Amino acid sequence: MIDPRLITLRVFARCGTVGATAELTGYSPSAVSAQLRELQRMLGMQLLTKDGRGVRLTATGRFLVSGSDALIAEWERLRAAAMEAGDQVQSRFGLGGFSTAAAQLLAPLAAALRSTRPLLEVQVLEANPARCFDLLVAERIDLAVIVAMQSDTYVEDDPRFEQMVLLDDPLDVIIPGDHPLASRESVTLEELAGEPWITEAAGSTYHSLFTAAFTAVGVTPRIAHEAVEWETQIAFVGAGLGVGLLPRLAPLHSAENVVRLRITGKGRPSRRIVAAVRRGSIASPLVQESLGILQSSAQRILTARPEDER
Amino acid sequence: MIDPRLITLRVFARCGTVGATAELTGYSPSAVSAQLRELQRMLGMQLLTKDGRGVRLTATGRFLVSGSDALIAEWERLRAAAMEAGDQVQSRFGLGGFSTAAAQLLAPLAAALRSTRPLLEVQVLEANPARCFDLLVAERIDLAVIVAMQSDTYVEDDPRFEQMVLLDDPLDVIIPGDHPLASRESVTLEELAGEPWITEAAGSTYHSLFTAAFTAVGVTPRIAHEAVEWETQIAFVGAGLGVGLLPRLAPLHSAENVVRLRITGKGRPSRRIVAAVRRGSIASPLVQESLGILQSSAQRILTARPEDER
DNA sequence: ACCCATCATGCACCGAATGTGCACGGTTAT
DNA sequence: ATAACCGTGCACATTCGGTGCATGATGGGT
Repeated sequence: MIDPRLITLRVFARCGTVGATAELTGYSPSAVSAQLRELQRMLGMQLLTKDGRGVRLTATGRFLVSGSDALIAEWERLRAAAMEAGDQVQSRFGLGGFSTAAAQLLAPLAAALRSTRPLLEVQVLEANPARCFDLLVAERIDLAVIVAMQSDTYVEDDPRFEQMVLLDDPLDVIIPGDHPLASRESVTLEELAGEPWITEAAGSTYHSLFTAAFTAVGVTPRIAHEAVEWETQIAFVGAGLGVGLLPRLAPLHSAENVVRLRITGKGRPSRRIVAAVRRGSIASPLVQESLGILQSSAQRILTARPEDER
Repeated sequence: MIDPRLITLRVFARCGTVGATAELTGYSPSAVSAQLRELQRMLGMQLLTKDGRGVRLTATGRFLVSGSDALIAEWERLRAAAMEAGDQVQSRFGLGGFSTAAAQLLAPLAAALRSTRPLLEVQVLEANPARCFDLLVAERIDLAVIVAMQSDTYVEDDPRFEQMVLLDDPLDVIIPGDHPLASRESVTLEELAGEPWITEAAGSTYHSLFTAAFTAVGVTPRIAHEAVEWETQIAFVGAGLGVGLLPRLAPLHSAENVVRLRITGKGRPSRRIVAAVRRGSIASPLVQESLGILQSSAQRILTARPEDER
């Protein structure tokens, strides 16, 4: 409904380069360039300036982008209200999510939607949280299940999004089966302060979560190895290379020589899993139904846990 | 920026038939039909129902149309603000107006804009007030100078428009030169109650104004003849067929045997001339400049009048 | 009751808008 | 200096969207 060129401009405002905008929106770089040029022509505004080998938003461009938040939200609100009033649903629904954890919530959701609305075209995109927000802006997806972080990519009251907490997923410790603490039921982070830690690369989604967990208890861990996938990390731990943190929702499968321990003590790290939609679309019947399914999934996960860990 | 199909739907909501919508928007009926069908498909909503030999908005359709007022206004606001922030103006500007009176304000405006902004493409459309509002909705014009009436086509606080009073244009009486009262400087409507009146056809723009003038003083005039153009009405009066009301701004030219008299007494009928724009666009630099020009034109007209008639 | 006016819509056709892929020029980093 | 990167222009293809005409359906006029 809103001119797709404006959406493209908004995506550009997020990622800053034409190439990245093209990748996110699904267009070619030439198309993005042409769209932005056409947008400027039709509005009679100069929105971009050359900046080195790239382009940059002008003040007018930034103004337009930030002001368009309200416009987009207004449209989403209107569409949602009309959908509800007319008791109708759209034909396409894009879901985004990250990692195995989100998959545990997204997969049931997609399956449920597929059964209740057989003629609804559901598309699931796996992407990290930051990219999920990008995809929401680019209107490639309509709902994202992501891990909230206290980084700059996550702002509670962003005018572009509305968010809803689904559950807090505690982090466990995984240690080699032959580790002295392997027979324990739970440990504190302080007890593991001296261990060689395995985590993701700095700047990654979970690295900030990792450091946040330790700064909370005032310990500085020694990072020995880095792994991208959970599976790799688990394998490293099984090989006795060190210890690591693993979200409760991430399955250990049949990992050899790896033990999962609860963390006790004052530092009880967890990651917050939230659902995010474009602002205004929260009232849409499909979003409402999806949120309900997600919440019941989350509830089911929570009730399966011991009383004191909810 | 807003999908033109939604604009088309809004125009349809005003005039009710595909054909009229096509005429107003400048499309062919087939195009309007296709657009509305495509709009329903892309939104997944049923907006129209067959109704006899025509089509009618569904409840969802009406909801969407009324809700879209805020969306359109939001966009106009954003564009206006960005224009102002970036100190830039659009390339096209459509003006609408009615009758000779509005032309006296519109022509100077168009001329002034043409000189101050040489590369601005100014288009003037003559149309009656109701059609001017339609053209505003259809985005064919951006500013209209119309005669405010207490009919259903004019609502003070319509969510789609913003209006601004320019001036009140008093109505004069025109009578034949050989009429007993022709030597008077002013008359009251009561004095002319028994005369045969000449007016426009019932339902026309000025007929309601005409009747309103007489109901204000409690007189029911005898309507003897009907004329569409001022010129015709003046000629009728000159031929001694009756008397009529003529707005001050309508020139009498060199009409033979016709005298224009001021109206005094408690009923001092006048028509209110207002400028109208789409809601939100009032802050646009071009609109601001136009309103300034219109107001100074109005001021010039007012100062040319005797003190007691302003 | 018949006929015609009116209205919306489907279809064939056409043009313009908009996409892609590739090559090029300018800019920064190594 | 060279290579990598980024944006953009150009040729080309495709698709979207509009027109004009014919058709079907409905309701008012006589």
